[in-house]
Amino acid sequence: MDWNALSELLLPDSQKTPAELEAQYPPRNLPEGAMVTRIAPSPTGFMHLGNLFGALTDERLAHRSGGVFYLRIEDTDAKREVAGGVETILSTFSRFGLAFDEGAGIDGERGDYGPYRQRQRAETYHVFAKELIRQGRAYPCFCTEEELEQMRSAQEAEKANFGYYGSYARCRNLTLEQIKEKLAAGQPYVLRFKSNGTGAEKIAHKDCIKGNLELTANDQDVVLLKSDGIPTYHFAHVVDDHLMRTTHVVRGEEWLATLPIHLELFQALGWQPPEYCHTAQLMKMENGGKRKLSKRKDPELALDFYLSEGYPVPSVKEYLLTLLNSNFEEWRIANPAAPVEEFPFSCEKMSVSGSLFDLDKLRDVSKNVIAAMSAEEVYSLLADWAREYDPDFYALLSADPDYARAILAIGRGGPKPRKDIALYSEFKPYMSLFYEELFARQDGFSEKVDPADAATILDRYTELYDPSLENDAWFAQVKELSAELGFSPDVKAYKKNPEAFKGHVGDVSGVLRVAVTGRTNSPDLCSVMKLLGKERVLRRISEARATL
RNA sequence: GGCCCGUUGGUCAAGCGGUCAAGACACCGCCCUUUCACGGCGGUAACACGAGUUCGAUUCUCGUACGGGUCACCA
Repeated sequence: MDWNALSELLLPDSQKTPAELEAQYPPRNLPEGAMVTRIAPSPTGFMHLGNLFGALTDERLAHRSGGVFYLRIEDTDAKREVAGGVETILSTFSRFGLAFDEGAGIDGERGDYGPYRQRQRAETYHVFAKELIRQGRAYPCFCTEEELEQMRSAQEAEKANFGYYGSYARCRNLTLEQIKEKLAAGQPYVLRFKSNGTGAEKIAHKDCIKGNLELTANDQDVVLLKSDGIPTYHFAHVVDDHLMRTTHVVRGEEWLATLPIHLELFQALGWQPPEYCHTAQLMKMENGGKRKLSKRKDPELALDFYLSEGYPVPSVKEYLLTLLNSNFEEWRIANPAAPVEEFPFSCEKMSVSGSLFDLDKLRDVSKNVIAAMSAEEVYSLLADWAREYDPDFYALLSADPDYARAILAIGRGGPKPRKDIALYSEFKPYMSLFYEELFARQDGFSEKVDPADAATILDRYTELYDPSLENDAWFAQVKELSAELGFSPDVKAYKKNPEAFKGHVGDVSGVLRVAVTGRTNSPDLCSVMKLLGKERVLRRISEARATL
């Protein structure tokens, strides 16, 4: 076989040499140990947790080491591409606060290693495809879909491994004449890699996360260029990550199975492969068993879900970090206020087995995140969220920002901040008692207090009510009222001798609480009353009084 | 089916030949407390199984079981 002639026959327009490309993409000038990572999603219009999971790893690895984190768009499959898919990728990463140093963008791109969209790199792939043909390591395959299917059935019957390899790789042995004939007849073809493997060799490989691996070497003649001349993932990955000088490839462990292909391709091209970091899959619990999170069945896989439900971005990131690095939580407890950038992220601390995504745990993380924010921060983030996902609520919030901020300030900022809200969407029910538009009585008076006593409490309080009182004085007054009406001002005294009282001060304040807030549970009642103001407090008390 | 990876409490997980087998979430109890939340204290609960190596295995090796991944002109 005259491989040179074949290469010219197949790719006559590709005239650049590999050396020219090497010169065009020189090694990066970075300090020792700097990692170059990338996130390379397909523009399918759907961004999921796995994308973020990997991206966070890439970003931390690169930026902790003084390296480069870039975005490459893997748009080699036109069938899966969705209009606006790239914009979705960009906007999602930007909303989750991932900053790329270089790569694809909406208006052009940044960086010297582009283009960063694979379809724009067709010529580049062709240069190396041509080189592989010249070396006798790639050949055209004219097998049709039907033929491949037949072959698969035959393999199944013979209990042989599936695939295009060894003696099953029939187009391997086509002569130049045969190839010319088929081309002349207009038969479509793909370009296949010619593997040297026999399916028996074992190779040792060290993965940054999984550690030492023993793999079976590749023996598959995988497709390099599809019939439209666009490369498959395998070929594009090898060429791009080499040329773009990626040092660490972070990807899901579903790629582990094809790693031998990539390794053989790197070898055939004479390149040093990057370090690989294969991350464990995110799983979900379903009737007693774990399974991979599924796009179709699990809404929580889509990143939009977190945004629309109102999970703060830092909450999602912190939680992902706890899954990503087993010592993150420990570090967070020791450094409650430190920015996540200071966390010493490392591959060694990454889990090797799939973890369940636990929404309960996310909620807990999120409560802590929100509890640590100032009222001003909460207001601004909450307003941003509401503007997009709950416009009516946004109208209320923005009509009087100071009022909203004051509500949010209750129980916030001290050494023991309230920790009862995990999502932006939970603020509305929490704050509803402060807005007439949202206010609705949820709970009735406690049965522990006789309705007649409740009525008396409300009547007397209406007379005593002094809006100017601060918390201590306010509560002292409630205690006095308790004593006056036969309720113990001291809970302990009541518990010692319950027979001596109608109840205790907690019961009295409970009556006031239900009257004013419409609930048995509420934030600090004195603060609530101050914010509601005299008129509304009295009105609510009299409304409640009327129900007795 | 072939190949590969994995398996510590309900969940996330420390552990890296000798530990009473950490911690966090959830759950339960108690305390604090004018409600709730917070906080404090305590509790229930785990090394998949079987062989081996070893004075000694959660830790090493091999099987078994179970779970997962993958075998496209998709990534």
